[in-house]
Amino acid sequence: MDKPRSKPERTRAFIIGRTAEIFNRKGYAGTSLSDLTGATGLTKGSIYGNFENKEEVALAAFDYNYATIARIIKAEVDKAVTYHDKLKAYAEVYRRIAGEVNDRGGCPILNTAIEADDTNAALKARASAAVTSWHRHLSRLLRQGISAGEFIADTPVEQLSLSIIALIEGAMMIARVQGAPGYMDQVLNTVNLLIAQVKVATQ
Amino acid sequence: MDKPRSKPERTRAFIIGRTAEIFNRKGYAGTSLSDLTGATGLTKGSIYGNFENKEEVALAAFDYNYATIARIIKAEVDKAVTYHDKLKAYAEVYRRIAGEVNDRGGCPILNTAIEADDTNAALKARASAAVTSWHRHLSRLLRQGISAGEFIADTPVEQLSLSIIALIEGAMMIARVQGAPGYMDQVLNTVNLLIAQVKVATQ
DNA sequence: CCGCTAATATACCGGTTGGTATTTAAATTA
DNA sequence: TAATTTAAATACCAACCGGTATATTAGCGG
Repeated sequence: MDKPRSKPERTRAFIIGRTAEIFNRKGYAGTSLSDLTGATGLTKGSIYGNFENKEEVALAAFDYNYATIARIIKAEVDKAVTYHDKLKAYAEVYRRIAGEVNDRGGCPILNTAIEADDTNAALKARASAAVTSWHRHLSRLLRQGISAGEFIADTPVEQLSLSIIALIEGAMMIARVQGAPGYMDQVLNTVNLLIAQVKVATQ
Repeated sequence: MDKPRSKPERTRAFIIGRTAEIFNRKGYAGTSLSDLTGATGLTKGSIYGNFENKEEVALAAFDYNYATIARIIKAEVDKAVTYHDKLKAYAEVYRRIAGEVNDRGGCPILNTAIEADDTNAALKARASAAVTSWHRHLSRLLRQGISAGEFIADTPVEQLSLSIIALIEGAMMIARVQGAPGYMDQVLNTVNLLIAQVKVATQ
């Protein structure tokens, strides 16, 4: 849809597409300008003609990495009809994409939050905003589900949404550092369990 | 207990004590030799007289950071009598020390796992071993609790222990990047909830 | 197809990186 | 305390860091 743009916009997109995974793998401090020139085949001059500095490339790379995952999740959540299924879709989509995310260096939100929290305010703000958005999204889903009679009235909305995020991100770290993808599935089962527990009984 | 050792052992300990927090905050790639000389007041020559290279300092720093937390947890778990209380102590101790851990740059296991998983095999191995140890410890506690009749027989040992770790580490990330310590408490409540659910009913 | 503009490449900058001989100072032992 | 061992400081290294001014090339409108 948004493919053929102006020249500089296309090279910007090209640079981001080629370097986003590197930033996700090596982090901001661990990624050098020569990594960027190596991955793109472009020169430093060309990169600095399209970006103000290394930080701006890293910010654009995060946005790209985050948007990629967010798009997949949104598609899956939108497909589901009930609020209960939409909520469950969050866990199930991670079961499906965990492998690919892993191959690209892990979850960009987690990676960026951990590295940038003490070293780069702009990157930290991006990661923080991503968590906030995720948190709000889950909370809204729960509240709407309560109104619709799908979830019990005294569902601890904030606690549950935070716990789902923590479980997914924590599992990402564990599965990745252990090289055990199965650990991800086990933790996602707990997410499903927590959701099932606030579901209103039907028959 | 183990204070007055040989000279080189004392300087090694001094260097580690002064630089461990820096490595935890800035990461391996983000910490420079000049950070180390600055924090210790020593020169490069002196540091390289006690360590082979930067990586060896980082490994020692991780061991130090990890041991610090592990010691506190062990003390708290040992204090508890029943297996149920020992398991709960894991959550409660994080409620207590989350603030201090935060002030020192966050959980070293999480930080190291995230940064090193794609960049430094030796550091990754350290983080992986820490997770394995934690995982084994929780699993053993659960199995012993089942044998003792404290936990229900069909407790999903592996799933629950992995989920507890994921919840704690995930919460660490969320609370830190959001600057919201209260989020940690809410997620720890979910840990307690999960533990309560496998507890055998008493009256 | 020419001329202008905008994008890329070249070449260079000072500073810092991790690391190392070598010299000096401090402990330790006899 | 003298001799010897050991640790720390000095001075230095090439390589690389992020960044920039300038030259060159390519794209595009007239």
